[in-house]
Amino acid sequence: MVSLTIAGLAREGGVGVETVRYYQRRGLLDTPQRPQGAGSSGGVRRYGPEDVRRLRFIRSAQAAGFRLEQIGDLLVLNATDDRAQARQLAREQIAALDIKIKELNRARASLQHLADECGNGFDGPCPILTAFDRS
Amino acid sequence: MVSLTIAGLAREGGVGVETVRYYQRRGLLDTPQRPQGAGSSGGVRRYGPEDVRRLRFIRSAQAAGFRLEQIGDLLVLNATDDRAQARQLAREQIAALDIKIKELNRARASLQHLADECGNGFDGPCPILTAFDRS
DNA sequence: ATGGGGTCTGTAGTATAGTACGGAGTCAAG
DNA sequence: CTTGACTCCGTACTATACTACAGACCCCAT
Repeated sequence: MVSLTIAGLAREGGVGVETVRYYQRRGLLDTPQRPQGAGSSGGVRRYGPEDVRRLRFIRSAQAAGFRLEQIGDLLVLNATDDRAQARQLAREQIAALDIKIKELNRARASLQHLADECGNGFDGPCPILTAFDRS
Repeated sequence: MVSLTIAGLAREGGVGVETVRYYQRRGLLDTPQRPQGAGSSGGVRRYGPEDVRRLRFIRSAQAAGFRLEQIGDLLVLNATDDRAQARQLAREQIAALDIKIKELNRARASLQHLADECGNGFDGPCPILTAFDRS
């Protein structure tokens, strides 16, 4: 698998072909030259391991809560070796994650409480509305 | 504040007027009758504490990761007192939250590692790409 | 009674991240 | 040398949750 077609790249990255094209349009993945010498418009583009790494990076960073625009920034920083900026972005994202994690934990506790309340005692109303009332 | 106009309701819920209208269109908040007896098309609608509670519930449930459609379901369940279903929804959402929280924690660890690596040693490349490679 | 601000209604636009599709071209196996 | 799968390209559509706006109407203070 020295060189992949777009479907192979997509498979390696665990995404669909259209998603790869979308990332190319967004400038997150590059779009190699079509090999010349075939028909009027050239042959099929080929992708290598570097493209696979890059695609996987995008997916991982996405899982870390980065938006595609931020991921574009990260890729630029990586290319330019601007580690101060990269650290800054990482720190900001960590702070954002901490907030989100805290929120989700609070929400989880609320829901757990709701489920418990709702499960105990078969009289009285199931307090769905009130479960969230103190907030 | 026995009765609020839509702007008051929005303020109490911490959202914009247009958001309230949007929730009404989605069927999450009701749209009271316009008082008759005024001009050709009636006066302005009035909202009470029940509407405020409901709006706040929507926001809280949203913070808990429910999508608006699910929130609609919750409101119906609440109205019909179907607590078995409500518990089921709550449990599903808790499971979803657990997964998401775990993901975010993993992402946070990755980022922390990246920031550390990037901060130590001023030689070698800042391993942004490789930081996410093992996944 | 009038002027400014809020309300009502319907429709349209935004942001994010895809997903789908038509029609032409290309590749590889049989 | 045909056939079927895949690629390319542009454009359009989807989902989610808003957000904005136009034009009419209404309400209240001055």
